[in-house]
Amino acid sequence: MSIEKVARLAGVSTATVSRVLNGYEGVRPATRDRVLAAIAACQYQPNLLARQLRTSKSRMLLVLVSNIINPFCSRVVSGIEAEAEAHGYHILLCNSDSQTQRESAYLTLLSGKVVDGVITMDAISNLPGLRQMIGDSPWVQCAEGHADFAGSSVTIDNLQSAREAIFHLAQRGRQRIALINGDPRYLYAQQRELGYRSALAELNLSWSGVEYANEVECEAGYAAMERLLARDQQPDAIFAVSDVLAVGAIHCARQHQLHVPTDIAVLGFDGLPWSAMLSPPLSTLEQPMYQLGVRSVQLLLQRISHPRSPLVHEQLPCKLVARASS
Amino acid sequence: MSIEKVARLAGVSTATVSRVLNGYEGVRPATRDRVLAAIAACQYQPNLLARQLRTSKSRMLLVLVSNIINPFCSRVVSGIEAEAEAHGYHILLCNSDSQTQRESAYLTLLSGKVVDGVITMDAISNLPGLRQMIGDSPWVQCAEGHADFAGSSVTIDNLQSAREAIFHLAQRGRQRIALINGDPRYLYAQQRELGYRSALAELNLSWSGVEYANEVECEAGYAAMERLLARDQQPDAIFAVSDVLAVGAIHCARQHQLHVPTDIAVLGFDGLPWSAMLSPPLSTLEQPMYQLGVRSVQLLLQRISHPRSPLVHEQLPCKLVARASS
DNA sequence: CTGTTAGCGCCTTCAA
DNA sequence: TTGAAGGCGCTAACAG
Repeated sequence: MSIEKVARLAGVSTATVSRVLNGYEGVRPATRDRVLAAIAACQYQPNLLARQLRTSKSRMLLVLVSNIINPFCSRVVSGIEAEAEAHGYHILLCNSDSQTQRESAYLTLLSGKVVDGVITMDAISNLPGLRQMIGDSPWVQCAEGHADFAGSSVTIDNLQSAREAIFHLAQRGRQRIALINGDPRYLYAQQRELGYRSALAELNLSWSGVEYANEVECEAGYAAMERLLARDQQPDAIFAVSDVLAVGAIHCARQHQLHVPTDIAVLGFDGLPWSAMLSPPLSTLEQPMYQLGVRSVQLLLQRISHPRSPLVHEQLPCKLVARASS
Repeated sequence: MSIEKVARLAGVSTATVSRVLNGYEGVRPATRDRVLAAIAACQYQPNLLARQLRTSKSRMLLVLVSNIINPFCSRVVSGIEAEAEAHGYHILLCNSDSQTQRESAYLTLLSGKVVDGVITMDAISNLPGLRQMIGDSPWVQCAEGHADFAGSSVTIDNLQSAREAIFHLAQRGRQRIALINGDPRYLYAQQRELGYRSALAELNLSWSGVEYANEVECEAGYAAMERLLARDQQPDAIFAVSDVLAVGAIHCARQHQLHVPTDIAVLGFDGLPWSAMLSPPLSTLEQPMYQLGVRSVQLLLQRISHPRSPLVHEQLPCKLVARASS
């Protein structure tokens, strides 16, 4: 069961067993074989907790995601998991919903040495709080970064992407472009709204309309659309900050006998695979979701192995994919 | 930094600090306050690894999910995470893709005492291998269980649900009902196909057609549909084992100038929220995804606290939701 | 090439 | 009510 038992069985010291276990060079083949045999004989499994305590390295990463149900998040997490595993790291997942209380419960794992670093996808508004709890442990903020805060970050250019979206819609003759936004505690929401407004201004479009979805589910997109359509002047185009919200918006339009894109154009965000297969196929801003996760892990591991290495703030490119919905 | 430092600072022994930390009764209030003050003074954070090693309890659960990108999985995981957290447990997530190699890497965490138990959503074909690696550690198989194997399980009645699906389509006059199935290594796929075939037989429908999607993404559903439509006799109804696959199938039908449901009916599985908002709204078999996760955790914690408690094999109900696509 | 020894930081009897 | 001491299982000097 323990390394000592193996040592006794093989007639060597625990140090030698440990050496074999960790693949050290200087062990005579014969001894090595005896140890290996003993290990097999008693089906020994090293106690990883003890090893981690001793080496003060756990090879585990904490991932605080706002909501794993959001397909955007699950794809990012998929990238995180794959890259982490490729480097021999495991991940602990927390559905934080950006609630400080849940987060702090998980972050004790950081201070408690259970994880070597943390990747967060939290609302920017929480960052000061996070900062305090995380201290200067290795930390990467994913998809919500900001150069002003003290961790590395991997993001996209939300402002510019939103501007592109609006220009696209305007080019197609849309005059009253509405925004279905996410929770404004998030920087991505703030930045996309900023981009939306700056583009409208630049285009001399005076009509504007913003509604916030209270969660990233299609029902919330539907509800936001209802509110937009209830206005005196209805929009003739919708920019939704997520494909999921766009689905709800389109459905709502249809319920109101509005044809997409004839009566109202819809543009989504994220570029989920099924957006191409909707009816009509959804125009969208494609984000490198998987890659956001991959890169986050790379930056984090960098900081873990070299704690004094400089912080990095990286932006990955987005791509507007125009389809039939706009 | 360590408990010893706190003890020195407070002028007590480490034992007393430990008692305060763990909320023991018999500590004189005055002493307690001094300890608390010392803890605050040096911003002491207990080393959880050391505690876990000492108590041999980690309050962490391993979750092996086939693919977190599958919305079905992410919703189950969401239930798992919520229920685990409610009981003070954390979860380690592994995207196993049912690959034994990846799984075994994660399962060393079980034998290595890093996690107290494991929830798997793996293909049944892997179960013997898993069994071997898991031994008799606490284990719950979620959404893929089987009474013949040695862990508890929480599932749905796949066979009966598939039969319901077929009866529904037949009742609406469909004669050539095809199945777009998932990876046949999975029991759910096997059972749904069994249900499909048994219902066809019972209904005296001689036409049958099964295609397998190589992953749970809409592109795979599209490809499977292509193959079905290339047959001599085209189906007039599709039963897809996931809403995601159904989206691809519908899109493919449309590309072939087939109208849904007039020319071809489509029935999905899972009951993802956006299925109701597709065009046409998708008929589907709704599974209690979140609840599957919740229940899995409950059964697992039961086994963790009472390792000798009996194994449980539970089935949660599904519901056919008929919409415009069928 | 191998063994001895000393902790990693914590909890938990056992005494006092 | 508190302290002393031992050990969870492992690794890493330091000797030999």
